[in-house]
Amino acid sequence: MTQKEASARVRRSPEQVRAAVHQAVVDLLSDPEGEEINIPAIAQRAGVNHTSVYRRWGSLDALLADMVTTRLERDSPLNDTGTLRGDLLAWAEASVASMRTPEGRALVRAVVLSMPNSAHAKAERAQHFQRRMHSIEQIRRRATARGENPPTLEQILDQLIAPFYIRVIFGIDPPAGGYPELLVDRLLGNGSAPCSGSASTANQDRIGWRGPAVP
Amino acid sequence: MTQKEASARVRRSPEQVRAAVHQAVVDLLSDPEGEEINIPAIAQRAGVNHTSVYRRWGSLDALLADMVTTRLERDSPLNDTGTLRGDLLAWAEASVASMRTPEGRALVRAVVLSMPNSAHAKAERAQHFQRRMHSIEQIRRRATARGENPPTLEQILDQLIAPFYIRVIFGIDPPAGGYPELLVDRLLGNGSAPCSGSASTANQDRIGWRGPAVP
DNA sequence: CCTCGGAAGCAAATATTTGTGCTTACGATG
DNA sequence: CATCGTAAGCACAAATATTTGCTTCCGAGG
Repeated sequence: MTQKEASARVRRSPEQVRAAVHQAVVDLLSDPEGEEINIPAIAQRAGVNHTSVYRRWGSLDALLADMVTTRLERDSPLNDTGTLRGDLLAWAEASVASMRTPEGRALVRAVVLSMPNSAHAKAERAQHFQRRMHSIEQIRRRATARGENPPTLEQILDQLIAPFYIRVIFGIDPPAGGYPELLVDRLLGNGSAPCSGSASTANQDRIGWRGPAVP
Repeated sequence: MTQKEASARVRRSPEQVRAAVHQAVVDLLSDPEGEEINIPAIAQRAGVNHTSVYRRWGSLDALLADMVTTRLERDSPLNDTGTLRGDLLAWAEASVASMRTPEGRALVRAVVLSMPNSAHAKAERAQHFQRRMHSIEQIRRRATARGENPPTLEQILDQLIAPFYIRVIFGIDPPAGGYPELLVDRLLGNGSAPCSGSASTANQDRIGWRGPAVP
C-alpha cells in the first residue's frame, strides 16, 4: 500500500465526465422524491468531483442548458417524410413517445426550468426558444419548398407544441388513442387549409381526417 | 429610552406577515435580474425575520404553493356572463390581461415552478391541477346546466389554457389583436368560425417577442 | 387580573453549497 | 522520449442557507 489510493483516483476523460454529469442530471430530474437538484448531488451521482462541475459549467443553469441542447440535438433525427402532415406527425409522435418516459419528461421540465426569467435575458430567451423550435422551422421550410402552405409558427406553437408542454408540466398523461393525429389534424384543418369544403365541426373528438395535400 | 430598540422590534400579526411574504415572493419573482429566489431573500424583502418564514412554511415550495393558491383564488371573480362563449372569453381575456403584467407572469411562472415533480406527489399534483382548473370546471358546469354542450376539459386544456402557459414560459407575447377570440372560436367551432375574420389576417409568420421581433 | 398557547423576533449553532490553490494524470506535439 | 497545456481530483476556505433554543408580545379563556 505504498501508493495508498492511487488507483482510487480514477481520471476520466472530459467527454466521459460530460456524459456522466449529463446522465446524472437526467436521473436526478426524473428519479427522486421531490428532492431539489443541485450541483453537489449531481456530482456525487455522476461519481465526479463537484469542483469539476463548478469549474466546467459554473452554474446549475448553464449545466441544465448544456444538457438540454445536447440531448435535444442528439434526439432529433428530423427525417423528411415527404409531406408536411407526415413531418408534423412524426414530430408529434416522437414527442409523445418521449413524454412517456421519465427521462423525456425530465428533459422538458429542464427546458422550462432553464428558461431564464430575467428581463435582461430577453435575447438569450429568444435564442433559446429559436433553438428549441429549430426542427419545427425546418419542417415549415421544407413544406414551403414543396409548395405546401404550412401553418404559421404561432399556430403550431399554440396547437401542437403547447399541448405537449402543458401536459408534462401538470403531469397529465396524453390521451391514449391517436393523440398526435388529433392534434395535427386539428392544426392542419383550421390552420393552413382554406376554409372551403370540409370546414365541418365534426372533428370534436374524432380522428382520421385526411390531410389536404397527401398524395 | 431604557428600552433601546423596543420600537425597532415591531411585531406584525400573522396575517400581516403572510401578506408581506406573499407580496415579497411576487416582487422577487417579477422584478429581479434573473436572481434566483430563496427564503432569506424573501424574508428580507418582506421585512420579516427569516426564521418566521422557515417555521411557518418550512420550504420554498410550500410557500410558493400557498402564495399561488391564495392569489389565484383572490383574483378569480368568476362572473357568469350567461353563455359558454362569454364565460370562456372572459376567462381568456382576464388571462391575457394578467399575462401582460409582470406580476401575472410571475404568478404563472410560480405555478409551474411549484408544480411538484416527484413521483410520490402524483396525488398532490393532481389536486393542485384541480384547484387551478376550478374556474374552468365551473364554466363547464354552468354551460351544461344551461343545456349547452361544452368542450371537454381536455379540449379546453389543449386549445385554451396551454397556449397561455406556453407563452408565459417562453416569454412570448400574445398576438396583438383578438387573441382570446381567436382561441375561443377555434375551440368552440374547431376552426370553422373565424375563417371570414381574423384567422389569417395580420399574423403571418411572426412570433411576438417582448420587444422588437427578431428580424 | 392572571395565565397560557401561539407565533414572531433575536442570536447562535449547524449544515450545505460554492469557490480556490495546488497536485496529478493524460494526451498532443516537437 | 521529454515537455507542456488542459482538465480532473483533493483539501480546505468562504459564503449561504437551514435549524434550534430562547425571549417577547399578543389575544383568548378562566
